[in-house]
Amino acid sequence: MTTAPSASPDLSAVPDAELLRLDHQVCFSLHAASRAFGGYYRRALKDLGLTYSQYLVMLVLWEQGPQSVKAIGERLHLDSGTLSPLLKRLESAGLVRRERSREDERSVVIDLTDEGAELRERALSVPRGVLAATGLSLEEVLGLQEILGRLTGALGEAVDAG
Amino acid sequence: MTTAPSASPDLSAVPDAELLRLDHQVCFSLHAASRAFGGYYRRALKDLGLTYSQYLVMLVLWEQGPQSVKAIGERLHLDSGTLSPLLKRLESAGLVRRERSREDERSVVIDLTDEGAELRERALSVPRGVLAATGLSLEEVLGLQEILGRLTGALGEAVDAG
DNA sequence: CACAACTAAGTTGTTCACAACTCAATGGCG
DNA sequence: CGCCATTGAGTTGTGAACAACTTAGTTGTG
Repeated sequence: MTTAPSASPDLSAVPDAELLRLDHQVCFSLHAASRAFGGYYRRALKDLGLTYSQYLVMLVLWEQGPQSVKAIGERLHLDSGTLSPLLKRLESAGLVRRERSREDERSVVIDLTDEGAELRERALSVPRGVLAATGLSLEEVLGLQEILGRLTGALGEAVDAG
Repeated sequence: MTTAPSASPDLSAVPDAELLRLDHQVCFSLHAASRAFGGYYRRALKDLGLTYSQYLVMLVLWEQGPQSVKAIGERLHLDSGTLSPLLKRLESAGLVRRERSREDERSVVIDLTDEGAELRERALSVPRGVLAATGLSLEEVLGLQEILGRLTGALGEAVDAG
């Protein structure tokens, strides 16, 4: 399907125009996969009343318990500009509490309400459906994760260095 | 790092709670990788005056020439709700023209302006930097693309069937 | 031909991502 | 102690993604 043979990893030998086409495909694959994932979750999480991003935050809270906005942000690579309004929405939905920390008045600790904690039971059935829907084997999923992790790390470093 | 051994693809043997944790990791990997990609491009495309999504649309136009909003949408899996305002911004930037089709007055044909076509020359240098920044070999990139393609296809079908 | 079903693009409203910023609390350092 | 750089959260503004909807044009069928 792609024009390039799989033999040489020598990028410098590949002409610009070819790379532009390949770039298109890679960008697009990742972008599309990410959105397809989001689309699946949107449906699966609909009756839990959660968006995909809210689900990610809830996963962090279910696994790690009460923690600051900053800690959640580090875990998910999100900043306060994204998290603050999202957490407010989770608070309005009655799933989390937001409280100023006593030790450090700058930081806000996010904690699950009873309702938020109970929601985990209903969320337990979601991942099995998703993993089945991907059509990937467990090995492929783990392999994908490993590559994506390296990709994210390398790109992050490149941006920091740039 | 993950608890599961790589031997068995038998998902039904894995407990729910374990899957929830794995799900967290997979969701997160994909989400994070997609955003890391976006972050890199944001910088790389800054002096071209393009966003990541606008770049994807321009790639389609550079490769395939004038085409309808619908055709671009099919190529990028985007609907008119996303594309209409984006294309208006590209039009204001002087990169594309929007014209009602003569044959079918419902459809709008997007065409590059001279300025839009010339921008391709400046974009040619971008992908090499990105591919280098990923730290992946050409083989890994192609492999990743293949898996992501299958993933997107399978998830799309699951949503349609759902 | 007439009317219903469909299709393409655009609009509206919600949520998310992120840069750039404000504001208050903290921590150093002279 | 007093001042200032830093830090954590929040706000503002822009762009993107998408559901649900509108509007206008097209097609099929009786």
